[in-house]
Amino acid sequence: MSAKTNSEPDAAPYHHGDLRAALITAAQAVLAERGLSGFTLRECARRAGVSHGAPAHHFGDAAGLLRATGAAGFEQLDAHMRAFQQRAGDDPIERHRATGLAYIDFAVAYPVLFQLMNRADPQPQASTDPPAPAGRGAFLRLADSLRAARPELTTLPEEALRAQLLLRWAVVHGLANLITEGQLDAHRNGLDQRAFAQRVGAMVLQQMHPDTIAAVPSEAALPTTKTGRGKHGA
Amino acid sequence: MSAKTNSEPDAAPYHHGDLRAALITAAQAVLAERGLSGFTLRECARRAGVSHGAPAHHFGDAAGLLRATGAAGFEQLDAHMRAFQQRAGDDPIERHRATGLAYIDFAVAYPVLFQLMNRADPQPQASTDPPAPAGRGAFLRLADSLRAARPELTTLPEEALRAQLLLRWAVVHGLANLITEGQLDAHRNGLDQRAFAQRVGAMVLQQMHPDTIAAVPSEAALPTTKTGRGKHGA
DNA sequence: GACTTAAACTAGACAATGTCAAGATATATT
DNA sequence: AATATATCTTGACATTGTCTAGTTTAAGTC
Repeated sequence: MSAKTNSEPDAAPYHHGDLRAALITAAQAVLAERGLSGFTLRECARRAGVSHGAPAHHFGDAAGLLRATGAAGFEQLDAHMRAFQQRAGDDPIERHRATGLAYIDFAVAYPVLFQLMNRADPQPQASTDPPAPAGRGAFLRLADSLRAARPELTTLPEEALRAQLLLRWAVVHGLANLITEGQLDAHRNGLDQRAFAQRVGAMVLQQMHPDTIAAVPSEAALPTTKTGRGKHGA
Repeated sequence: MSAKTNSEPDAAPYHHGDLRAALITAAQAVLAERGLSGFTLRECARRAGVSHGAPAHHFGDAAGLLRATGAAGFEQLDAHMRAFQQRAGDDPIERHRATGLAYIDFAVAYPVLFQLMNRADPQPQASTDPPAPAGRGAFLRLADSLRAARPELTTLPEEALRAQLLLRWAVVHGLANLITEGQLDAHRNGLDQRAFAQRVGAMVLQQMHPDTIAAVPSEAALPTTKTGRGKHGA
């Protein structure tokens, strides 16, 4: 507490400078280390080197800090997707694939943060503000890449197109959740979880390709039985 | 509620009788009313009419009660899926559809519980117990119904079949999460959320039909089509 | 039936947490 | 320079989870 001058290296200035950002960083660290249930406002304050009452001025309450942390997470997710897209090159199909895989990879890399981002405690925001869908940015990026990869889809009726886009989102979102929830660990054979996720993701997304799907019931692969396949599957 | 053979009407018996079940019921109520962040062990004890220390004997700690509550939720989910299947009749395709829609409907009906069920705090279980995938039952039910609906799939190579099954699971899981997270509310037009979820679910699952998918890229090039052979899914 | 043992539950204590109110300190404005 | 304002500290309080010790009931055991 002997802060005489600002030139001292470990003299904590009364004003942090950018406490808001520091608290969000601390929050992400705490979440990663101790999980959502281990999150504590005071611990974040401690890591940022401020008193336990300081965060209130920036975020109101604990939920506020979590909200802001989640929002920051969505920006990181967007950057993650952009990076994957860039690395994928120019082929629009490859780019679309990479976009989905980026979504999954992010979830696996920051599971608790991802969990937090997708956690709309239905209670707090029941007021009159326009509901801002948090994942909208990720969805749009996914949607754009799909439109580029499969331009024929844009000729679909409005509703069908929306359904196709939503389907893609649901697949990667569902996979991301299933993996981070540890529900696929049974088939994971000593693989690094991140590599495992990419493997599973690629495999499942592969099944989405119309060629693959269409090939499934095709007669070519089947013996010569008539097997009236009149019934459309699913 | 107080079915005690004691002569005193409101004399709470020292031994609750079935405190374990009562606490789980209370926990589900608290979760539904106040959300996951509003969950409190003491509140559950209060609702069950016991002292705050009582739950410890049955569940160890708060996480234990939450675990047990989640496990109970999985049983309810299974019952939900069975009920939907039964109501769907004998057509295996309809049954498979109903199975997926049941998954989604359950999530919307009990959003916080569903959230809790799919929340593997990676911290607590890092020990030597065999990882029991909690959603395995639901997955199996989904998988069985798919195999019945599309027997051709069983001729696929092992890995492709697994990928197809996982794809289906990911879709309904992803949709269930997206809806309960409120990320689709933008397109929901004053609809009851449960009805909205069924609508969206049906629409998206429709897109999974191979005929639909296959038809997409070839639609323009179709020669004299032999009537639309209506593919309207109810 | 009396005695013993274990299970179920209560009661009190403790540290830790979130939030609030009041004060202290630095920055910005004029 | 003087004032206002944002930022941060400190102390307090109720609430929570968990621990320990004690109390009451049920289940065996002779």
